[in-house]
Amino acid sequence: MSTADAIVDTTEALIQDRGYFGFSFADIAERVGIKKASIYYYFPAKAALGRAVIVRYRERMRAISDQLELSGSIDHWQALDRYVSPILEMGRNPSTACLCGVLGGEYTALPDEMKQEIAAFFQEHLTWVEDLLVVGKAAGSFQFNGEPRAMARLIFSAIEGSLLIKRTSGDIEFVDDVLGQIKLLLGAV
Amino acid sequence: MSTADAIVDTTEALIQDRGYFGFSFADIAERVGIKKASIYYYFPAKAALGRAVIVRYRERMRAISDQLELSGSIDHWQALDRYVSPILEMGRNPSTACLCGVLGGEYTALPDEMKQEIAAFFQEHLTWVEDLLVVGKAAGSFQFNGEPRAMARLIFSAIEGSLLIKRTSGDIEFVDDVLGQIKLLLGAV
DNA sequence: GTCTATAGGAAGATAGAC
DNA sequence: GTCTATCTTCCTATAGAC
Repeated sequence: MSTADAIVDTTEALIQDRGYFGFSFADIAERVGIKKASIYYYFPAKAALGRAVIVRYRERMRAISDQLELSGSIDHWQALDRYVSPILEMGRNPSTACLCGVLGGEYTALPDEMKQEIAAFFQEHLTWVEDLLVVGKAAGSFQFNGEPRAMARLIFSAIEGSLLIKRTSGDIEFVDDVLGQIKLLLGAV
Repeated sequence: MSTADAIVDTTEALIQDRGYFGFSFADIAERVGIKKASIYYYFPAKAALGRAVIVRYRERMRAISDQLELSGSIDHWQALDRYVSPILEMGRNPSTACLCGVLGGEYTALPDEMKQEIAAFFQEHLTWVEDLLVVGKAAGSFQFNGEPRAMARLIFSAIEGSLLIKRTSGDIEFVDDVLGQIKLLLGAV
């Protein structure tokens, strides 16, 4: 693995653990096995590194939902399952949260270039879930009261919230419970 | 208002804005109109101040749910409305999030004395919502599929998540939408 | 590409005057 | 109670050798 990748990997883990203001270049250097100054060869400033981490995270998550083409005849339940599979995986790791959920807490104080990426991440996912709900409801796969947009906001908020709260609960099934309940609520009028 | 109260008020606002690692004693001093050193007369360390802020927040929130005695004959919908009223209020302020939701992002790196209070806050609220769902469902006020515990986890996760995401969305009705959808899901089988 | 060295400032915290 | 002054450590970032 390239040094640049190692730096981004390590930074992503550090942000998920401690937030953007909770780690320093010294933490990265120690874990990667390089010196602080070497990081500046790849990233001109902490904010640029922070942005790069979010951009890569966004792309990785988008790759999953992009595979799930919502037009045509698809299994909406399977699409939902595949969409939430990385979330379930994060949920089962006791210390991992969603990168953007963590950064949402520090949002107001973050550099603008990071804010933009975070807002775009949330917007993208809210829209994707809403679109899935629209086609799934129209096809009769999902049944729920209320508007798809409000339901999407509820579902995605619950995902983000559960990934934060689960770290404090010590219950490995916390996120599973929330995702299971979401599915239950999509299956009954 | 006493100086101690002004310090705690200011710190609470700073944490909600930037997280625990995103502000310094210099920020507090500037806003309160005192010098950094004066803060140490009231709080021996940043961690102690951080803990004091959470303790007060916890008590303030508990005062609301404590009023809503769940035993006996009560209006469960009214109890829910009163419980979420401070959340709605935070939701309508574009920059305010839940104190503990913000701190959940930095959880792993926080001092132990703060971690304990945050975990207790979440536990307390999850239990309260679950208790409300249990009695409300038994009385026929609420209808929903699944276990009250899973439903409480979904609801409270959604509340915390929505208060973080709404700051990035620019939509003043984001939290309203989520709370409205929750109520809709409690009213239909 | 990675290093040593260091600038320049801000952090949390303490001592002691008033 | 609040201040000035200061300590020590850490921070982000840069310059320049190898």
